[in-house]
Amino acid sequence: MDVTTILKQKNLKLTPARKAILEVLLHAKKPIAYDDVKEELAMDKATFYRNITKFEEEHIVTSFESNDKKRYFESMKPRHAHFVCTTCNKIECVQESPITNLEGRTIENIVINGKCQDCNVLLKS
Amino acid sequence: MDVTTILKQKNLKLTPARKAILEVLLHAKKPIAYDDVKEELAMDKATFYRNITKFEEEHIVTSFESNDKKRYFESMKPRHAHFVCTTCNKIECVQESPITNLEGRTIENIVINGKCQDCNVLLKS
DNA sequence: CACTTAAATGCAACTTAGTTGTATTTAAGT
DNA sequence: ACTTAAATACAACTAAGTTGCATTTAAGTG
Repeated sequence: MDVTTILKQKNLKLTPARKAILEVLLHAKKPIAYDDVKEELAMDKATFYRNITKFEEEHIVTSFESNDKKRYFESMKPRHAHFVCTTCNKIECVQESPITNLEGRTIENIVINGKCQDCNVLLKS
Repeated sequence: MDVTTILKQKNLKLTPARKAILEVLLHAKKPIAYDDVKEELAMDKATFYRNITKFEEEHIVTSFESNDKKRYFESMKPRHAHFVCTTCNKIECVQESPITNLEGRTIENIVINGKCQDCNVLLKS
């Protein structure tokens, strides 16, 4: 689905800023933070954050706070967890195990903090 | 185990600030942020953060970044996930399902973001 | 029990991701 | 083309956490 269709479906005005943000999000292989794409997008950060907040409200994207104190955004896709390395801050998408016993809660996303493969190897050597 | 024993085991100087922080952490039923305990502790925030960072290095506590942009700390205990409500920011301890396919990664903690029972009920009504 | 010293504390200044106020611009319906 | 509510850019602000540094203190030594 292309960005124009998505924005129209949600009754959002079709602005260059919105198209650019969505384009980047749809093609990203993993979650991105404002800092990762600010050069590419070349828009004011207020514009970025106000739009991406709206996208979240419309369930076009999800986000989570990572250990580097930045908020990471990802377009909605089949759910999977994110592994965040507490040493190098790398984010990896990993398969999510089914979770039982949620008792009325609904899940938006899962963040697993730990040491990634690379950092584990370095620790051992 | 009491705070004095823990600190001695880790070769950490036995200061009032450290004893106070550990005491609070050991008795907490769920993760706490500096903001939650600053009145009770009555110490400078630099002292709090420097000590709790040291506790993390010594594996006395773990921490994670929540959606309210605060860091939450918890004393080491049998591992369990934390459910963070993206509406009211409440944090609940939940049972953790075994996770497969981590391929050399090691887990430190798991954060599940979503809507808690209370906020789900409000959304539906 | 002083005495020493490396480590811990308190305070203030700083950093930085993200938010907010507001004047200006623009998408899109008429 | 005209209108107007919504979106943008810019600057000022917020707040959690960090850092530099002068002062204090835990705890080992003679």
